[in-house]
Amino acid sequence: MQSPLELRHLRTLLALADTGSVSRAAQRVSLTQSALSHQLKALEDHYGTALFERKTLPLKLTAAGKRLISLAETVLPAVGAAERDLARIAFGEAGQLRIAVECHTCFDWLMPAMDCYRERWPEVELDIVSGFHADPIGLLHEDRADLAIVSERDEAEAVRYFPLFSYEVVALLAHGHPLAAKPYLSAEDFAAETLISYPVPDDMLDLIRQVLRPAGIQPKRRTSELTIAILQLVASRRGIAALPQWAVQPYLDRGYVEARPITTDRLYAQLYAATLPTRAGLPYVEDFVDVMRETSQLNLPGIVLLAE
Amino acid sequence: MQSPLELRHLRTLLALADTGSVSRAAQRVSLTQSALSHQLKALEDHYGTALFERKTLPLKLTAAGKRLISLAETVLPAVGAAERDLARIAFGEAGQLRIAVECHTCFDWLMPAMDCYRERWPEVELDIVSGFHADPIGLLHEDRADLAIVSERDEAEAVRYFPLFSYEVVALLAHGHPLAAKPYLSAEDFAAETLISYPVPDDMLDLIRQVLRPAGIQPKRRTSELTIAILQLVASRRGIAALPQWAVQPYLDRGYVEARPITTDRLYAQLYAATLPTRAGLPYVEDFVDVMRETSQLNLPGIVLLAE
DNA sequence: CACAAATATGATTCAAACTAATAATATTTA
DNA sequence: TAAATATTATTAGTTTGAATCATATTTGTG
Repeated sequence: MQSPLELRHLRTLLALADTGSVSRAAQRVSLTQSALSHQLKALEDHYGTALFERKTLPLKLTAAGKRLISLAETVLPAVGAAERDLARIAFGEAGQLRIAVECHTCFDWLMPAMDCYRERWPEVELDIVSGFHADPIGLLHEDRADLAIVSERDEAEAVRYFPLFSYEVVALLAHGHPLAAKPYLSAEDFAAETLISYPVPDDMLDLIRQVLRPAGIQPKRRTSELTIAILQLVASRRGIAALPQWAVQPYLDRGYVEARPITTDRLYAQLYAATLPTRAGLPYVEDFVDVMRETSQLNLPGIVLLAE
Repeated sequence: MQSPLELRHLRTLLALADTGSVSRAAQRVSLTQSALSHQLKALEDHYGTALFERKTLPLKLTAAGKRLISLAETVLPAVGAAERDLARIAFGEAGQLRIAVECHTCFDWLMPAMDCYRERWPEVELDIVSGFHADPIGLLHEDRADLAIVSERDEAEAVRYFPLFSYEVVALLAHGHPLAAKPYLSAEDFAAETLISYPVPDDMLDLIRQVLRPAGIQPKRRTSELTIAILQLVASRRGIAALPQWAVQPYLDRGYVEARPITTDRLYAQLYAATLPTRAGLPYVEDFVDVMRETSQLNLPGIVLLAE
């Protein structure tokens, strides 16, 4: 009842303002909804004033709440910067960070993340290992990469996985395509179609790995390097595709093609960052994971951050 | 052992840098030395680096420690400002603060405090109730003052006391004065002397209240309004005086007069701020108390902040 | 070298902060 | 309009970790 303001409260408030709800803010800061409800009530008691109106969704901050948010917005970045400096002081200068990527769409969010990261760690040498690799984890062991972005955890591998986020993969159809009449597509629906995808092995397509192979279905394949080219092929009825919903949302909004969920349960893909255990503890590596999560959350609509 | 940085840590570090020792920092933040030792060790473990060297006194901050201090110096004032804004929002705009003073030397530290306070609470009307009053607490009850600076707590009064600080009162003698041969002065030493003081009732002189009256001694009195004038009289052998050690330190340094402790136990005076209970909870009142304590601590050598 | 001052350590205590379960309230959907 | 779904508040119980006390160790000083 008499406890003073702490950084934890500011983090909570920022999450609250970002998410617009106590429950989602709780997820964001890895606490229960109840914990935040208590924490916020204690804060309001402490200052003798309400910080936000709960009746509305998204909730509205009061003047007092806004003032604390503005405090949080100046204080928390300053704290973050100081902590990175401390990490530099404690661990000595930072090394290199070579990133191996197996998915084409990853570039869409990886670039903004790298831009943000370069500002924080200017002395870290940031590279993308060129080309696409069937086995990115192998590159870690060969010391040709320091961090790999993968879509499956292989617990047999001696690497440390950092969860990134999850997103839905949707099927893309031309307007008036017969399958567009269905509310969702099942594995069988793909059997007679041409699947248009990036030029990668079967293993690396979530649709094939999670849906088609288990059902024993092997559709014809046609490939293209570029998302826009794939969409163009779909629109001109050369086949159907399956892509991240966040990657195609702008095209859907403009009515370029149509989207349908895949299976009744929908198809979700996950992304993880993998590093050798020896590098997993390095502050500049951990911070890159944080940056990837933050920038993606900010830029990609509809994604859900994965919990540890 | 994995606890993140909190404002409490920054407050501790700032106290540490200010005082130059763990024990004194502990006093400053009202905790035990042990608590701070634990707290600092936890911080150092968390960042994996030492924050200061303990071997030396005053202790020396490491680069990491300095970085955190600089963080604290930007963050804590911002937090303070935000909290005052919240208080304004919660309690509405602030009123007036009329201060009644009974001691002459109080002005020396009150003026800097008021200057500092005016910046923080520009909308509070700040006044000193003119003249000196035998009964400042009475002014509170008559609603002619909102806050009184007093040197004794009268528990019978229905007021709330805020402890300020304690300081030593020393006897002042001309060079070569016979009493200067003694290591300290006792009550009897004053019997044959002329006591030079401010023109206030006996009650309000700590020397008389605490030492001379209990011993039944009533020396001749001679008065002056100004500290420098009192010192001049002492130096020219018109009598002896008793003044706060912090008020005369500069004159002692220059060898203008000599100082001796009063009684074997030395003579200490305390100061308190008194308000009506109704006003004691107002943020702008409580903050004035904080400012008085802070600025005094900063400006007056040798004082000790009183604990609640 | 011994002593005082300052800091570190370990055991214990206790309150703050969290979780879980559930109730109350609002919002959306049928 | 009712049922289903989300969201927040409340109550009670548990955990955790920060502070204290007591004591040991270290460091500076006469």
